[in-house]
Amino acid sequence: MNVQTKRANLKERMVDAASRQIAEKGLSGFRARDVAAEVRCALGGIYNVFDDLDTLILHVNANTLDQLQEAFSTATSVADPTSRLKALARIYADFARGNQRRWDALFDHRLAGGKGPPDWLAARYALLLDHVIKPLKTLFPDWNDAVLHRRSRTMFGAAHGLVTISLQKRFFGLDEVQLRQELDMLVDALVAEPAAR
Amino acid sequence: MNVQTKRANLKERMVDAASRQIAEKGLSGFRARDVAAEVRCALGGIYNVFDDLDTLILHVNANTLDQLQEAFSTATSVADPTSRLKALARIYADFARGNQRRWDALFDHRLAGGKGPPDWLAARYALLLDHVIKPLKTLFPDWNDAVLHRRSRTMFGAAHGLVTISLQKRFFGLDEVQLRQELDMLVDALVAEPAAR
DNA sequence: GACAAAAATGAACGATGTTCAATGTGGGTG
DNA sequence: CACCCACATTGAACATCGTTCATTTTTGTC
Repeated sequence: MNVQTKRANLKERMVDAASRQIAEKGLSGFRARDVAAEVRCALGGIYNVFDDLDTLILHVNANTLDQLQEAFSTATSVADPTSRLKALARIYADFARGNQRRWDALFDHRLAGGKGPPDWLAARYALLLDHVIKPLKTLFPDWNDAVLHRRSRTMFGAAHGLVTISLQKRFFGLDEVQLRQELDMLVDALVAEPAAR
Repeated sequence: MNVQTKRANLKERMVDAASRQIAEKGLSGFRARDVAAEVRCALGGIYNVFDDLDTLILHVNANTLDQLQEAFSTATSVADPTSRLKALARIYADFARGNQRRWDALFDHRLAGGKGPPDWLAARYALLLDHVIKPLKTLFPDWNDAVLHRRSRTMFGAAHGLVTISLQKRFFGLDEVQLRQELDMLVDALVAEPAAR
């Protein structure tokens, strides 16, 4: 095994270990020393692969987003656009519930200096929107790209907010059954309101 | 000045200092030593007043929620229910933008062990919902409390999600003008969809 | 002024992310 | 095969946190 492969292997093992530990203990319980112990390298070894722990977490989030993206892809089998949008919302809620700590990490993790995620990760977030845009385009063929761009973010944001307040017990929310009903209602409402200036 | 007053005074000064520092540097840049320095007490003095830093942050968030609650109250002058809901959404977005770091702290702060906020703070979050419930009840007088309860959380959550993805540059969002337009659209859509099973 | 109770102090502790001089290693070369 | 050097790996050390607690200072009362 050459040195590039070993290096890549170590990187991959670190991301996997970090992902598992975030899933287990959450972002706040995530420790550099635990990752080093799990992949059996020295503490400093992490910094030969990643600039800092934040960068490692960014890679964990990239993996999580890839899985979410894959889950979204299963909705393409639903032909009716409105049903497709409801399916996406359901998938989103289920994924969040089934991978709660890693899903939390997607939105809890902040970079120092208030900077957003690097482009290679932001692109993965944006990729999720394509799944919303496609059925929207079918429903409203006369909408231009700017309107689709805007409305897809609105729909995603609204559903995201519903899921957020429901899953994080932080203040108030809805139980699982109500959440699904309200997500369906939300899609119906937004699809029935074609006003786009 | 008796000792109770002095103690209360110190507590208040600590919360104010913490609030100012969170507004300035965000939750992640918040340091116990900075608070102690600003109120001119020893580091350990904080722990004579609060169990830990988390408790101090909870009090900061309570203050922020009180201010948000007060801002919501100004919307009661709007008579038309739909316009009132739009005003509330606007106020929410403006407050979040105008007090971004303190608003972030409302939703970023997590207690150890995945516990939600204590009752005295959760009640303040719930108080915000009353402002949504009131115009909803005017619009749909036949809805019972359970439906109002559910739908108000849906509306709040949807608007909250829109504001969240737009203000936190984290992945994608809308600019200020589009955010307002989409919030109005969201209210119209949800008010026009009276289906409540 | 003396004394007990309460409050305030800040040095010390353990935990954490990060650094870097020291050590180990693998593959090319004579 | 022995040598060697570039590079990977190590883990002790460091700075910075939140938190604790023995000690000191202040306060209230007689």
